[in-house]
Amino acid sequence: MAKRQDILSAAGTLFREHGYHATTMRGIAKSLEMRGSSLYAHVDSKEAMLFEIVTQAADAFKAQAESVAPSLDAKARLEALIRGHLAVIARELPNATVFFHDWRFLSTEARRNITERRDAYEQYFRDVIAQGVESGVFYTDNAKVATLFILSALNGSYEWFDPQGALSLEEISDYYVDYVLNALAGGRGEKHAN
Amino acid sequence: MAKRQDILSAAGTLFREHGYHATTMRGIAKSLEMRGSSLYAHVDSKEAMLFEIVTQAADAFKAQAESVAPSLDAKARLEALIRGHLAVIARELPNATVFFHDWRFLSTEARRNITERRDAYEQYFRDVIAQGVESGVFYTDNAKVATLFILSALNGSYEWFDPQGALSLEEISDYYVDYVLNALAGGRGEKHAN
DNA sequence: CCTACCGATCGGTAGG
DNA sequence: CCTACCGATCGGTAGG
Repeated sequence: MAKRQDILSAAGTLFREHGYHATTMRGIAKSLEMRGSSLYAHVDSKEAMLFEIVTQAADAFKAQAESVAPSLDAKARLEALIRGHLAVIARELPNATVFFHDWRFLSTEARRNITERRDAYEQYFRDVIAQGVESGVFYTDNAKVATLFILSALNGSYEWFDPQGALSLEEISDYYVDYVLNALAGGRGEKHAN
Repeated sequence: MAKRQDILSAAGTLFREHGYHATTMRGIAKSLEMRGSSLYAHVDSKEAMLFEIVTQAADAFKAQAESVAPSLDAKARLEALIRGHLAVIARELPNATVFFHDWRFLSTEARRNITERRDAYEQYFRDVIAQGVESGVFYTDNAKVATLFILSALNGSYEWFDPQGALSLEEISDYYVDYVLNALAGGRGEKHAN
């Protein structure tokens, strides 16, 4: 239904701007020239909207990770994951922002659902890092920490990425792929404490 | 005054857990076995508390950056900035979390004050990266993007750092210093698109 | 999709 | 630091 997506889209935009709790049902309705009570013909509750928005973002991240060919070598796979991840953030800026920022305001069950999906997504990164370590192109003894480092670096982009900005998505992706692949290339190796 | 800091500390903990808007003055008071109205003998308003908490975090980041000797070479300076930054996050976990998460709920003037301080802090990183590029130990043609990449990666740690966790602050710092210095070491250089 | 409305709760003040 | 209280606003429902 068009209207339903319109409402979720308006909610996503406002959740992104003001946060979930500072956004009111009346505010969402007003941005669509409706009354607050009319929203309830399309959505069950404010929290149901949050869950749906966060789920849409999780779906997008999952779809991009699944689209990366497993037959590629570790570097190419990681590069594709990085580009895909940044592309999802850029394309779904409101939903992705809400996904990162407000997932913790979900009720217990919904929150567990989302954290499970996030963990499954992180596993794609851990796997490709482990693959690269095994094939000798990456150097790290802790794929989990490396994944947190990488995903944190990528996720930060939702705070400052600007579609109208000086740097295009592709330019940013070029830089980030470079930094991440270098980070794991571990030129000197002996640097790390043991 | 002890009581005043107690209130700000309790507020910081609750802001961190539930976010600024979902935290109530009565909730803060309750965690101190007081009534909501009693808080106003010590603080002016809820937003004044947010500003003070965010300012305390900004002060801590600034102090650590200033404590790094400018006479060091670029790698040593960047390493010190990374370790100091992670140490502040670990030591001021509630305040730092609120700093990252809820600064945008400040009023216009207060928000500008904080973004200015954040920009000044980022300048420390841009400067040391530029220094390293000039002295030939770092390879990047965009110190600003590199800074955003690095600070995003470091800042993400507030989401998962656990003082009781398997990895100590020092172990995490070792990994992160390694990743960041490698990222900028740019082993192959030709990787980057032009 | 609207008007009318509800109970709950919010940040904050008065006055001691 | 408390009791008592205020106007405003919230998410949501009734009933059309």
